[in-house]
Amino acid sequence: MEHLPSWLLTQTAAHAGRLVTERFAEVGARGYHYRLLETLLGGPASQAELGRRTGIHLSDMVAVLNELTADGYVERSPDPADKRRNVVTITDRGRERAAELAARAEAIQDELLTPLTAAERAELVRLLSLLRKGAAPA
Amino acid sequence: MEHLPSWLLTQTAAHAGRLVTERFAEVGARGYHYRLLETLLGGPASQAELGRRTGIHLSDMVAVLNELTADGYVERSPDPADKRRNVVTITDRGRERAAELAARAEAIQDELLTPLTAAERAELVRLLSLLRKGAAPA
DNA sequence: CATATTTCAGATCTACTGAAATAA
DNA sequence: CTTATTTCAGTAGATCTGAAATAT
Repeated sequence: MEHLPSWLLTQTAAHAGRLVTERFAEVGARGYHYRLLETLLGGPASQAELGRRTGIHLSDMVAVLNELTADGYVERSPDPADKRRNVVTITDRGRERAAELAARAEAIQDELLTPLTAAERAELVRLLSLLRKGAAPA
Repeated sequence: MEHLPSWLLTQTAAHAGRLVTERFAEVGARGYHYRLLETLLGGPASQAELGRRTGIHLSDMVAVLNELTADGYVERSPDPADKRRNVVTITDRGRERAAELAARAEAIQDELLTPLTAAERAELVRLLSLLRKGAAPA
């Protein structure tokens, strides 16, 4: 059992998820906020585009963006070029928030990866990335 | 973002979880069933002991054992030596079920680890095991 | 008395499903 | 007519919290 990859994955991910939820909750945020703000640093995007880039479901996107707009971290405005779309843009406050959350994310990684050397951390990232590609939809 | 270990972990674990849920649901089971039956092959145990070995919460243990007893895969009887305890024992049907689920679990690993070589799979298991030890409660 | 075990009722977070309204 | 986008309401699964009853 302890050597089953799927079990090890879900167990370590559960631990990682606990860390993320906990550390982000300390500043009133959650993982989705960081994912979205970080992605928006690359420029404005529609909600559908954000969903594709972050892996966040479109049905969840609405609620998360409601939270981020309520706190003034992003702005949502209709796209003149395509009236179905909203253009989501990060604000200055949002950039500060992104930096704050990025620092927390870094600290979380350190806490999570304590048992591994730098080389092992890099190898873990490489292997997980390979797995993710295999899981990607055609 | 794509290189954040915690993100990669939760993403790949979500994929692994989908596979497990899907493949086990095809025969009316779920991951908890496999974990418990496999553990019970090592001999009878109390629910608290099972919780420690499997990582399944004691509050969830009750419901899972209800399901497994209803299907005749395990038996639950009071421990004469300690009347707080139940002794949980796997049945013959349960052993068959364990074998069936183990075969499925193997197939799931193959599907999940397709992108990795045998050496990479072993290394992944090693690294995740190290992480898990770091996550262990003091 | 403090601790361990079983049980229940409820809550959380992530992720997903289904459907509607609108516009391309 | 078909597709894309946004939105909402609801579901599912794994995990955890809190509390009670019972026995050590």
